[in-house]
Amino acid sequence: MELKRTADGETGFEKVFAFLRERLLAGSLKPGDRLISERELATLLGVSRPIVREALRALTVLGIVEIRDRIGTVVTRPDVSVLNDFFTFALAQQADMLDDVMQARVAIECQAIRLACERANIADFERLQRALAKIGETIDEADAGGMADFEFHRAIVIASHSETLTVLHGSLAGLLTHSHRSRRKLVQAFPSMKTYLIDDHRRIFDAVIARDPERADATLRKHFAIGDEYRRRAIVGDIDRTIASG
Amino acid sequence: MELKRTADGETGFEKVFAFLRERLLAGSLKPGDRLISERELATLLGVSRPIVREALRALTVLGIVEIRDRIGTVVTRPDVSVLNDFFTFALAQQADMLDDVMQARVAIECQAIRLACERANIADFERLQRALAKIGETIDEADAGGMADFEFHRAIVIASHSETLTVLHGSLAGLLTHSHRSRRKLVQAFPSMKTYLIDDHRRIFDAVIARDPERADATLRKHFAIGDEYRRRAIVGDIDRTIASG
DNA sequence: GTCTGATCTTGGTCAGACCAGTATGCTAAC
DNA sequence: GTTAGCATACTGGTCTGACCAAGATCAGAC
Repeated sequence: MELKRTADGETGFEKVFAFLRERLLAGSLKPGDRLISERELATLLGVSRPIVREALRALTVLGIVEIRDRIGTVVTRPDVSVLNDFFTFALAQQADMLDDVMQARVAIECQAIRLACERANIADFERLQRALAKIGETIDEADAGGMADFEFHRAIVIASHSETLTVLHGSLAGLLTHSHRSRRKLVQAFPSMKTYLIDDHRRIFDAVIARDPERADATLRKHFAIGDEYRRRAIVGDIDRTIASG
Repeated sequence: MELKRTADGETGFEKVFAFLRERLLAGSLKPGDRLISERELATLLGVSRPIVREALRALTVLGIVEIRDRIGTVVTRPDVSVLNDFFTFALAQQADMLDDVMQARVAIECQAIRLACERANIADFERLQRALAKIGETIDEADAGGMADFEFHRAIVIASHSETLTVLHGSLAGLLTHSHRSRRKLVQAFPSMKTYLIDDHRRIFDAVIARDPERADATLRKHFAIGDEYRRRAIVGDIDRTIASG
């Protein structure tokens, strides 16, 4: 029928995507709403169904929309998985990004702990306490220990009651899980790290309980710094001597 | 020919996506590589071309791949725009997220300024200085002033030499541009804010020059806090009185 | 009033086709 | 031998019309 591009050089896909984007941003399409069928959308915008599907698929990977087989397409609440996907790919292609991601994680967590000091409620405190206890219990186990560590830090972020921080932390931390595990392997190799892990988390917990943002931030930051230092020395291979002399 | 799903209930799209994901994560597909043509991919995986296009489109919006008209599909370096898209949609559907996003931005920037104190080079200092000068020059203009403000903060993040932080900050700040602008409108309405804006940025700049992470972080954090306070008072509507009495 | 089955609708997919430029290589002119 | 030109194969961008399987719906049977 017509040319493949509209007058202004817009591609068919862009046309559909822009159409949906508009409604989504304007708010006329809200989470839970069901879109009109692919066929209707196609005839409405004067494009073919495969093109419509491309656009819907694009929104799907962005976590904006969910295509349900034989049901229809519905608008969803934005989901974290997008960020996970992105960082996963990004990390795979730039291995040197790992340290960078860690920096971002520290950023998020230090901000979160400040907010947590202001906003944490009883439930948050309890979650933190449970996580702290678990760190002590699993100090000798690599996997469970790493999990407990992760849970503690996650509990901090949750206590910030900031969804954006939680989402970001979730994506970033997901990439660093093996980092946690490798840290735990260090523990098994060098039992001297046990006190560092337990005491540090305890101090962080105390600062949050005291609702002291400055102290909490500083303590957490130091915690990360020491962890870095441990890993660095482990790489050099003289961790035992260094600790013994410290 | 066959059923629409493979034996394990995998959809055609997932099949193609998984295929490409594998190569991308494994590293056999690196940035700059050109994929085989859509037709070849289709016959190779036993699916139709529209399905292949869905998968490629999905990778496109994830910023992993770029489809070039009449050229082919090439692997690109992961791009920020994904995060931008995501946050834009996410924000649109959860307006209350704005404050949340601001918290995340503060997090990123405070971490960035710490790194900047360690890593900034002459070029970074010069960029900061230029931005600082521009803030002074454009103090009376709403749009240009907001831009200058943004440039200064961006210069801080760039000076951190952390791509991840830069990427995240870019996405978050993009959502907050109108926040900058509205702040500038406050300036026009209440000239008493001029000194706050100029002096604060100057102090931040000085701390970075001095390579003092703690001071830089604290100063920047205070800067944001004061900005928040201004906005809050502006909403209440008694900003003049408050400032006059302070 | 409830249950049941035919029918409509929806997403998932395919096959084959056309268009408009790009890339390439071969031919013909210099 | 070199190079300008052009035919051709290839690429993405798109359309059409079709089929399948299963959820949704509603009329009709009980």
